[in-house]
Amino acid sequence: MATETIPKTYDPRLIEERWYAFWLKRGYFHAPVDPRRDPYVIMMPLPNITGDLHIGHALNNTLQDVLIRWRRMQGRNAMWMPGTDHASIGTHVVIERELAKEGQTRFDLGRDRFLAYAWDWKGKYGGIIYKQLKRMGVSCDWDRVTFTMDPRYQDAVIEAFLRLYAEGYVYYGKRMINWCPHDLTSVSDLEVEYAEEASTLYHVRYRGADGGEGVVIATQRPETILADVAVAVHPDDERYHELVGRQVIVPLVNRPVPVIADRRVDPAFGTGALKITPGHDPLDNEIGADHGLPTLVMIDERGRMAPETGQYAGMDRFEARTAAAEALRILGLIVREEPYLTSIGRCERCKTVLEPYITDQWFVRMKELAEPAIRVVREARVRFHPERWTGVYLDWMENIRDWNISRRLWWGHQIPVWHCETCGEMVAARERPARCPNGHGSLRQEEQILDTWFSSGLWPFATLGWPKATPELGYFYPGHVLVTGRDIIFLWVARMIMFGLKFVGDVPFTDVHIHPNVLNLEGKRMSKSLGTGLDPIDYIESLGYGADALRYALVLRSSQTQQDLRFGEKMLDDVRNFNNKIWNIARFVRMNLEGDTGSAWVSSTTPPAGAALGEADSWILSRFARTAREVTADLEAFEFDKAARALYDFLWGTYADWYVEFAKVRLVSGDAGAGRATQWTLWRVLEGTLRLLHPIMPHITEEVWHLLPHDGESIMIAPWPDPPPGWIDEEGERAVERLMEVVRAIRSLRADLGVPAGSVVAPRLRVSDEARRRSLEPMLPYIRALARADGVTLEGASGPEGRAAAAIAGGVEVLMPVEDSELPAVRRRLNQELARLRSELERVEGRLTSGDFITRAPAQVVETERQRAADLRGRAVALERYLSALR
RNA sequence: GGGCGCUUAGCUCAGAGGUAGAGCGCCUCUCUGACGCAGAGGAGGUCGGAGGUUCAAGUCCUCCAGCGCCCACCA
Repeated sequence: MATETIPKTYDPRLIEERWYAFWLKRGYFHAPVDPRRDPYVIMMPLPNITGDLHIGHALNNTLQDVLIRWRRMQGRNAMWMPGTDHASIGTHVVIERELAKEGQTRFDLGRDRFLAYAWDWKGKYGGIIYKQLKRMGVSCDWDRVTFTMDPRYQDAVIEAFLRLYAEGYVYYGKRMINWCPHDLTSVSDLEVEYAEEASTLYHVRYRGADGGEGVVIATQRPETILADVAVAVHPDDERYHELVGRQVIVPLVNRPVPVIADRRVDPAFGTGALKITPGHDPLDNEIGADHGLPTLVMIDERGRMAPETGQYAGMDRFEARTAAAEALRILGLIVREEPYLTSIGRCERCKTVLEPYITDQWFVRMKELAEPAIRVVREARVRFHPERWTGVYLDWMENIRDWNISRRLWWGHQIPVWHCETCGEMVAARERPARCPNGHGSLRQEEQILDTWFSSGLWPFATLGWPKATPELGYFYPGHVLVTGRDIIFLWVARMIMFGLKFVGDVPFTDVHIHPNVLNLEGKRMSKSLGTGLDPIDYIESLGYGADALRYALVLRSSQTQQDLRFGEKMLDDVRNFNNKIWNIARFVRMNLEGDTGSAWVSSTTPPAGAALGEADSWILSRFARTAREVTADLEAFEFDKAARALYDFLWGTYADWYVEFAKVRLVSGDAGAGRATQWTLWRVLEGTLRLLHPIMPHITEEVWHLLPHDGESIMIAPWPDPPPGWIDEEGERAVERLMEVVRAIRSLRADLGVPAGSVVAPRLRVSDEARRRSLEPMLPYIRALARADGVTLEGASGPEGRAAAAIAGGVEVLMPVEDSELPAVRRRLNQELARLRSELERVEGRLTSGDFITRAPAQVVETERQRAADLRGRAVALERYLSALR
């Protein structure tokens, strides 16, 4: 195939999907149980069935794919478990919104029909995200894809509940929880979104039952006054000593209630008197319980005022608030009203203001479960990256509270407990028991379902067949890395660790990588519907950047220091250009390999017979070896951005900008040995770099790899580069770096002198050091070509001064002959340079003459400073010499 | 009320004790046979502020400010 048939510009659209289909067909993604091989396991943070792939998923899954592809290339049996979460509340919200369009609620359908509807919906839309993930190029094991309501998974969830129940971790009872009056379910503390919101603080007088002045309380919820059962003050609050133990009259309902003393009241807040409403406030609920007060409930599950509230009955709680305030105002009981900022909790899903509400709920006792999960992190058997998340995890775990696991929803895992309709006794069982412990036969199953996170907490082992002792469980558990965002450390990560230890007796993974959240350039959450960003697929398909570009752009910016990653389309332009660079490097290499792509090259770490490696070849091999080491170390440390940057700099800044240019010189030199060595080195280094790049950009690397000589059928299963230590040659690297400095110096002088790019110059290179001069000699052809300096000459220290523009680079004096007309400009430049040198010299000498520096700084540092001073002095002397020669 | 993160070139970010970096953007030049989605050469920063430690501080410590996030039952 002739090179001309390969387009000059890389177009990802032509190749990405083709390669994905190829990998799938070859079965590379599937990791079978194979005890002879070392497994490497990642459990995908399961997306919700309701979700579209957003940019956060794109980053999350790219990072996992990078790890999986890298380890796979290292020879590990890499298994990445994909799946989706049934997401009870999320799915309810979506489906009920659909039903609402037809004027229906889930209650119109009833449980069975609703579930049928939901399954149907899941069948239609639940798989979209898989398609999108595939378009990203991810290499998860699709043969193992799991849904958290698959029959096998359901069994695991029920089993987990039954075990916890049997061991006394589960308890049931009326508790005050966060209730969503819209979704009609409880939500856990972690699912509450708090925000400061404007409210009004009403100061309300409660008159004394004895006709006295009573007390003034402060509240922002006057509608709950109807359910007040006491007024509390701090026991040490002298203002109210007299009142404690007496009675005051609750306004609106004219109910006498006691004034009690309790330390939990803050005397500094408001008036220092707190109305106690155990039915509608968590703190009041506690205080009420401790003081043996009754609990009155005046707001129902839909947030409406209860029938016993008289004129307020049926009102919405916010309407009632206004009405109650107005009534109090008319009664003259409002002493003061002030605007007030307060923290309001809303339902994470539907944004409704949550209501503290008392219902029958199921809880899991957490303290005991948390202990081992704290220990494994303390002992670094599970490590967080970046490390700072360790503290966040431990703080939460050490103050863990019982987990409300029940939800009054239908889509999910129904709690396997059976209530006796006759005596109320409960039985936990997988199947409906025939009789209750007291022998009654009429049992009904608990209606509530489990919190979604209860089931996803089992993900690392329920997906492997637990509770059965399957070969998968034995082989793939414990897994290795969990990659996720910080928002689900408590909701999910912590619970997986606790459940893994509890049910399988080992940690689910050894490393947790917490990556940044993706925001747009304005620092806002990226959301297509809010108009603050696009979906990954838009960037990939409609804008045509391709999956590789999106992956690389995200990886390049996912540093461990930042908590957020600001993403904009501009970043994709950068990577598109990089892709194009890779593409054209490959075109160049391939063109120069034509006719000599024998398989003898493939996989070799030594050049073919007859090839004579030159300075440039050794140099690039050395740089490549370093890059390979660095990339490997970066991936081991979860420093993905550094790996991406190292590859970008190496391939573009080193290989393309310099080595390719050196190679051109050697390829046309007519020296067969040099040509052959150059061909091999061009290929060897590019092929190796492609492999290093493959985990981040799988498609383009596969495509380009196939354009070059290669061993095997896919780069995906090629070995991870591990260059021989002998490739690293520090002295050789330094020699080429010096050459590069000379080239840059000549280019810079040319530009200063305004020499047209097309014309050739004849700089004199003066090198006093004999050995250095000899080492530079064979590299003159590179200088001729790279600096357009055909007339370049090399001379010893004794060369004449002459009228020249000059610079010192890499230990070489570069002298460019100039015309008389250019003298003023040259003089100006030399004087500028001299001034810079002198001021730097002054600084260095200042340091060297300070006694403290000499005596306290390490000898090595002092020595390098001395050398620097000598070097600067030498340069200054040389510049003065050039200047005087210009006169 | 506690805690965490960030603040470095116009923009997005690296750098974590010894001479301030990259990409994009900007300026100048280049139709050199891989690439103009390119090449070459430049300009541009007293590293948020104030103290301190040190021979030496973007880099370590303290305080402050701004931005962002998390936790907590302040009515």
